[in-house]
Amino acid sequence: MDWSIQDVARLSGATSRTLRHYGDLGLLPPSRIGSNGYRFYDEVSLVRLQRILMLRALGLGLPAIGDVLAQQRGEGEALQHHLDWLRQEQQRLARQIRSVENTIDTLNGEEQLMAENMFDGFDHTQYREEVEQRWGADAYRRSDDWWRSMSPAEKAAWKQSQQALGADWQAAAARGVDPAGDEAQGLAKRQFEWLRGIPGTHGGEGAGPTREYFVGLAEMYVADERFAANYGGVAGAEFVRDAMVIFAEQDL
Amino acid sequence: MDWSIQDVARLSGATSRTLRHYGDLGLLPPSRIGSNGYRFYDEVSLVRLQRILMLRALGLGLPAIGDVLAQQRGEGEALQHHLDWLRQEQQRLARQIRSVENTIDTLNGEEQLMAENMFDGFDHTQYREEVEQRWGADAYRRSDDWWRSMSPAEKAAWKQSQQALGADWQAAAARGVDPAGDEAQGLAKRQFEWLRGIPGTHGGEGAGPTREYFVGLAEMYVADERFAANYGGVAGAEFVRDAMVIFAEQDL
DNA sequence: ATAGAACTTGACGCTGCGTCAAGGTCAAGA
DNA sequence: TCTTGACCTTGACGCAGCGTCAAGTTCTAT
Repeated sequence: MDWSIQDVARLSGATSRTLRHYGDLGLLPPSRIGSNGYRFYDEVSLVRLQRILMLRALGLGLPAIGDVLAQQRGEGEALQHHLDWLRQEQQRLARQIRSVENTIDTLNGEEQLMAENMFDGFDHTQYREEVEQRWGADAYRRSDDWWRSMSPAEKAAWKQSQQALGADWQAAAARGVDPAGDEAQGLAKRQFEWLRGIPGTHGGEGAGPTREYFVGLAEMYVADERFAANYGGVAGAEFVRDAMVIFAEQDL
Repeated sequence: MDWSIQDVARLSGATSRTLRHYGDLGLLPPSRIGSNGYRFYDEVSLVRLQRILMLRALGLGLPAIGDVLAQQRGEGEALQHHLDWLRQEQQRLARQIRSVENTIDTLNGEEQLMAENMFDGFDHTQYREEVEQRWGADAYRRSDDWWRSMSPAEKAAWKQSQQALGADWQAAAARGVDPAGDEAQGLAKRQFEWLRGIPGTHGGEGAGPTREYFVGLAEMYVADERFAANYGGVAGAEFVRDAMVIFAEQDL
């Protein structure tokens, strides 16, 4: 009892081309091949095809389906793995949607994004050239994309956490604490974690900034008075830099 | 003042291969080509590249980006269109995630999906063969996927709406109303709308069932006592069928 | 016998480049 | 001058999953 390729196509809803494709991949070999080269399928093939189509409908790739059918991987395991990937995709889409929405809003003039603060509480476009020169346009663009993808509330929260950190730095500097001491090193660690949240800081996928980047940034805080002002002037920035450099040497 | 392809690559974060690709597509032609064939880019090219990369980061396709840059389509319009598509994708992903989750749950035996009711409140797997014979396995599988993708709450709501409709049919049949009258035709319309919600009912993307399918289903209600029971026996099912056939002839 | 339906094996197309392959160009050093 | 090495070129395959011709063979019905 077997069926031709068209019969199977009609029964299953797949096209004959798809069936031949699966045959080529070894996913669904015909149960029999006539002397004329025609493909024929039996009940076992049909059941197998049902599973293939179901797994495909769930979004699994053909190689993954092959693994499952070959018992090389448990179905539950494969689906769980697939589910993780689906969730990541959804998050990515959600971020992109927010990013596009914000860009549209900006185009509509509803929000003057360029007047917002980002790097250390300044208009981050002020630093566009510096950032590009030092770390490449790619780094700048990644940060920019990241910033655009946030909601106003998220932006506000971010700025606040940044300002709190700056205030703590200033207070510590004013009390003259030891840059190598626990308190200053704790602040340096906070600074590191804060930077970790920004993409494009040369550490690749949440790894946080590299040692080089971190030290370079510390020097920039001193060299540039606009940054320095955020830490209570040059003296404060020097304190911040010293603590950051020590932290980088010890922990990065 | 121009830059070599590698210079631009470093500045922009794109690879030289990508730049050549954009050149081939006409998205970003070099501002100058040396006698040796080398590509060179000027400031204008760089600005253009920035826009390309930004739009790409937002997920636009290269042809769409080309349209925007060529002023053939407004940026806001293109982004809005893109946003719609992104949202659809997200919904699709959400459905697929639910579907995979439910399948995993089923595999884990936490839910005996096969014991659930679907078609007209019956275990829909009871009807698998009928459905496949009449409308093909594809139709069955699409309905099945759809049903699997729903949460328990959604399933409950669906079943309730279905049962309410069945009860109204029974009541109307019991009162002996005219199958061609407004009341029965209103019920037939509800039946149509209800079916529209189920994929795989031969209408293609929310178009609702075809006339043929609708009439065939009406006959099935009478022919099969399991369906008939849902409308108060054969007599009730005949009333339903008559009303549905009239509706199909007049409105489909 | 002959038309028409069904079947076969190729092979290109689509998206956005990554990744060799094979070879020319150019500035700097021995 | 010759060589090395960095940088440049065009060309073409690869990936995912088939859709879609194209050209030829076979089956089925008249």
